Amino acid sequence: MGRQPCCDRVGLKRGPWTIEEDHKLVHFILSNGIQCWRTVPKLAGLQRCGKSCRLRWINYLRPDLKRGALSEAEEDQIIQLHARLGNRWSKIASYFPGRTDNEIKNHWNTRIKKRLQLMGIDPLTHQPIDMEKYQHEPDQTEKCDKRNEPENFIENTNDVSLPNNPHHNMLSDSFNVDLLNKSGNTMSTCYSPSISLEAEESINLSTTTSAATESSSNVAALTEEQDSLQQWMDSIFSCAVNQLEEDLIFLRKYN
DNA sequence: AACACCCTCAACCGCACCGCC
DNA sequence: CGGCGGTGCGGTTGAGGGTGT
Repeated sequence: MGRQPCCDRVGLKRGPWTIEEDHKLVHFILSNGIQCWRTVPKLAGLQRCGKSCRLRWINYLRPDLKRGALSEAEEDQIIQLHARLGNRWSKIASYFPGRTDNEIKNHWNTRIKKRLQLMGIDPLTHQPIDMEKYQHEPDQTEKCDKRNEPENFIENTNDVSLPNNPHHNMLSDSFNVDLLNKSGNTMSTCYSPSISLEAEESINLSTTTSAATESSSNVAALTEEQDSLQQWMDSIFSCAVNQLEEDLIFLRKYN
């Protein structure tokens, strides 16, 4: 007995989006903002369900999306974050402005996973593969439970650096500010996770570790992470003005 | 040229979470 | 407090392009 479907599927279009549909959706969102995804397709004149519209916007149409392949440095950072966070793709994606959780998830499944396996590292545990066992259980990298709990990965916290990308979330945050100002409505929080949450998590992870061991090295690590966090936040503010200008140019172009 | 196979990634599905009533 | 609706998230699928034979 599952939930009701998100929408009445009768008469709704599925599959790849056309340019015309894209245009309708972009134009509607830039003009009106997003109050409720369910109402978006009706108001925008689309034969799609709200969920589909949301996904299309988030994964493809958002103006702050970064196109192109992920760099090796980004891959390395994904690996580090995955070691700490597990399959929490949206969380990982929040460290990469302009990248979507779907993009990172796909990249992980199609490339990084294979790369790690070639290196003899289990993509799930990030530990060296026990080759004999691995041969008997070739699917073990697939046994990734839904809603992986971060506790399984915290032991690797010391291997992971803090988010060092100065653009962290800034692009989407500033974009949302524009839309909020324009529409006066609340945008979905999906692509604008709060900075304080990220900071809090980073500190909490360290705090958990230091509470467990009460070692002076962890206290030092905590201080170091907090310093890094401060630098990272400073750099966000320094970039914000430039991004706001870019967003403004984009909005003028579509209006 | 034709076919098979592989790879990528956009899109979908279903569940979990959260806020509201 | 429980039901419900809206949304977010992670897993999975399948179309389409690329490559090998």
